[in-house]
Amino acid sequence: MSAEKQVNYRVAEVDKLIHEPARYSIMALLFVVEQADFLFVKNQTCLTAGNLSSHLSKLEAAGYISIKKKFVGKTPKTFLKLTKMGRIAFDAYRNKMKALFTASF
Amino acid sequence: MSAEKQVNYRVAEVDKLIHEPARYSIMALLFVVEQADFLFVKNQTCLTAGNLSSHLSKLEAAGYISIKKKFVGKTPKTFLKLTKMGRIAFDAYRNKMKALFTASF
DNA sequence: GTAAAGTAGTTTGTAGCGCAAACCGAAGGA
DNA sequence: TCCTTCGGTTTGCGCTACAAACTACTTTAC
Repeated sequence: MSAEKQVNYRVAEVDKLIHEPARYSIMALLFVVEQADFLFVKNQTCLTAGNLSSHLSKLEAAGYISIKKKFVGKTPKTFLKLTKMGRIAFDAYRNKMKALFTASF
Repeated sequence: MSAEKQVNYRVAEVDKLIHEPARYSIMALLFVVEQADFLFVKNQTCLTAGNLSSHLSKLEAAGYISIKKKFVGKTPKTFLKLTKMGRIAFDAYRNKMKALFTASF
């Protein structure tokens, strides 16, 4: 019993915050573009503004992204970028998933 | 705008039923062993009985697994196996994830 | 000037989920 | 006979994802 235990336990170790597809999309985008504003991310990910807003709050709370609000002319703009921690976490997640899905089993 | 749209939209297309790590573990297990009973799956996945039970119900409702209850001697036993639909769905999920995570971006 | 229509998001409400604790019926001892 | 174990299922709770409704402006139309 103990010898055969936990064959697939590694799947359970994934970072659930990044595992959520919507959030993965956001982080993947920020991973490659380095910086982006709210509307760009909204368009790229096809998320609604409300949905995006709440996901961003969670990512920020986790320390994975930084949110900076500035005025461009007279309109407010929200700039997003991955933190160092966010980059590391995203990289780790990708590596884990890659290992998981390229393995024969 | 329309040319740059939806770079990462494919992530959102994943089968959420399989995307849940607990359920992925269950399906991965059934994918390789062909048939298993409740306790074996419980031990392998380290899920609690209650948790496993509810995930199995969902997988069954989706038509991904079949649940057969038999008596072995005098004690009831629950046998699980992937349906054809389940195998197809699992395979598709794995292929999608593999493509997603082996791609450079 | 002021009403209506954007713009750029945030907050609220709701349905559904994952999880473990509590529960249940049958079987096997003490 | 009671009670403990076995093999699960049901219940209850906290959290989540999502969209609708809302806020706080700015711009356009009249």
